[in-house]
Amino acid sequence: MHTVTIKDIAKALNLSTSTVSRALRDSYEINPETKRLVLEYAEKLNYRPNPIALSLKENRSRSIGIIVPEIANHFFSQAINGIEAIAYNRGYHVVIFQSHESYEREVVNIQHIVTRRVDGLLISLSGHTTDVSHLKELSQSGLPIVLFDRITDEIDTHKVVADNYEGAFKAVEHLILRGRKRIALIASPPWLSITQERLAGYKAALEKHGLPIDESLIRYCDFGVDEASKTIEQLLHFKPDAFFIGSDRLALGCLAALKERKINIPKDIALLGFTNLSVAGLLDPPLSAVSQPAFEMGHTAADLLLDLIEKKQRALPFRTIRLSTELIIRASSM
Amino acid sequence: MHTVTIKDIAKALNLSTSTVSRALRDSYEINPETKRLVLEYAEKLNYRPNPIALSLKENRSRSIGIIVPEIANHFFSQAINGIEAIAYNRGYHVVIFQSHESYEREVVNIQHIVTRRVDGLLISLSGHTTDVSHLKELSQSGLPIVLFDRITDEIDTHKVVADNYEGAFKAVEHLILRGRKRIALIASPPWLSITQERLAGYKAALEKHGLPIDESLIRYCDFGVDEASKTIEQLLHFKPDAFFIGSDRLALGCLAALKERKINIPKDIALLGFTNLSVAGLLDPPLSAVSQPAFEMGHTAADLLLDLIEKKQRALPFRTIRLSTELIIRASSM
DNA sequence: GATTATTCTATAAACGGTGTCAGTCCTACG
DNA sequence: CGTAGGACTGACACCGTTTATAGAATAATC
Repeated sequence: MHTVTIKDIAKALNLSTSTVSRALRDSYEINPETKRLVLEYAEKLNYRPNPIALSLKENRSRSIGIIVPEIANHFFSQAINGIEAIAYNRGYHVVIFQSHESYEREVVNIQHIVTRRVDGLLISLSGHTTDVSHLKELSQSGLPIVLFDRITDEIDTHKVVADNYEGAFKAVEHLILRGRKRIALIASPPWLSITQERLAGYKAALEKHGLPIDESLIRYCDFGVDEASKTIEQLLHFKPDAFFIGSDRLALGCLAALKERKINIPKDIALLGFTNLSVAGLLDPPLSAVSQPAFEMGHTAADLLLDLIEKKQRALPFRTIRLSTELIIRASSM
Repeated sequence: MHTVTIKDIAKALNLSTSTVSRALRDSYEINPETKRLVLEYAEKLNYRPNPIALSLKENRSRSIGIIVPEIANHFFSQAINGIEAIAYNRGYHVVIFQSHESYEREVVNIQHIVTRRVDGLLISLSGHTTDVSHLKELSQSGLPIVLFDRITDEIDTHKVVADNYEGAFKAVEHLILRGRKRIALIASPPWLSITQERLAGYKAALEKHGLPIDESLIRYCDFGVDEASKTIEQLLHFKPDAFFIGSDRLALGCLAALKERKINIPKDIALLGFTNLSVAGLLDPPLSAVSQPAFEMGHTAADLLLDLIEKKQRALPFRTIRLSTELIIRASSM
């Protein structure tokens, strides 16, 4: 597959490559007639500049990397849509990596990112990442990075998150107002930022309404298939009357586990998830949920990253942007 | 962010770049002692060859493009997982594009693909693609392409599909055996290969069991939000007792529309979808479905594409691989 | 001691573009 | 008529790497 180069055009028209190059970029120093010739011929041959040659010259790839735990997760696929919309608009390509919630794969992804020489990185940490030195190094070496969703304090850069505290607070308060007294929290691993923020919101709501904080009702749960079921088994001994599930993926596992045990939702136990599942309303029972502005988060994060890459702002202080969540009440928590 | 180049190493060790290059690739003509020096120093500086320079030299990018209608669709995200697994194993990166079911965006994606100079392309056609000349041109210009899922006859290359005929046949036969007599088909747009194959399976099952084919029970449906609802409204006039929904995305829309109208599933109307939704079993009612081996399809398609790129097989005839589907029976069709 | 292998390293071209610099004309002005 | 300046174009270096080829130094052979 021979592709047309600037040389082909130059040879055919008996010009030098630099003249052709300048003609194509409409430089003022080129004779209009020459320009016309070059442009016509380029059009005819369907010439496209080789981005790889450009990248080599300009030392940048015009592509950004994204690392997310899983694209088969509605929150992340929506966030990616938001990122893409901005990136393509601003002339960047997007290379997607999945950590599959594994620290090791995240590290491997980072290495790929480095060798691929992307111009910047958007990342939401994997569920098993406790050590972020791989990211820190990268950041210190000068690669623009924006963290979103699952962030860390240890890296000084722009961050975009949902207001997890507010989301959890609203959710738990809603459960309390519906008369629930023993509200269990099933959360993602404790070291994740989202876990800590949602836990804080949960506790604050209980406190505000004078309910005790019972540590035995708070569980952290890994992402395995039967993790949710095991956790619920344990929790049931403590007679909860509501579950607030502070993780996207666990919500379905809990729903399945409760149905398996023939527990009536919401009569015996109310259920409320932190999830962006589009089918939440079609489940049995329809699942109440805190929904995050995933698209907007991706959107915002990408914009910040590209500004960083293009140095639109010199040495501006790094910002952490917190976007509001929405509480959608359905039958499972009534 | 200065990155270490072969030049830096050469300068530091007082060698030429070619010696360094050869030492790094362990060439026989380099003094073992020199090699050791170079390798040690490269290791110390964490040298990584610049893939962009390599791409320019070798005229290939070691990346493949994927165009799918939507990543927020379980079938496609699973297929992408299958593709990635193979691609990364064989040293390729993956650049994902979404057509969002739009012909225009598909064409734009193709242009990006061309300028990006990927080494090959995996594509499942958008729901509005009737003209495939943009792909044909690309194929004829020599770019290796493998089609999967939504394919077309007009392009001569490898293809990977689910056995849509068999899937539809099994599904409709199941409905018939459960006593359904007026089975409606809600299908994706008629020009798509998957639509045609599923339609054929549907008709064959009816014929086998001596049921008439009633054209008024066959509807094609676009991907808009309220399309499913409108289609169902029309169909209800013809008193169907079952819906076979031959499209991933429409299944949920139909379920929602039926519930809205307080139609009892499966008592009044049975429901069976062609979908890979992981939550199908948690819906109300649990949704029977034909499930496709999405991961395996991606896997197979990627393998074929990389063989094509690496010319493992010269001028072998192109193959169309058809993978079996699985009928999962749940409450919605009992 | 001269010639020939052998072993190692350097020079240079190439991949496809961009940008700097140095011309070569031609025109116009003093 | 000399020259300054404008208009236009070409030669060349460079980005980071590989590789063909040339060259130098040493060792082995007659």
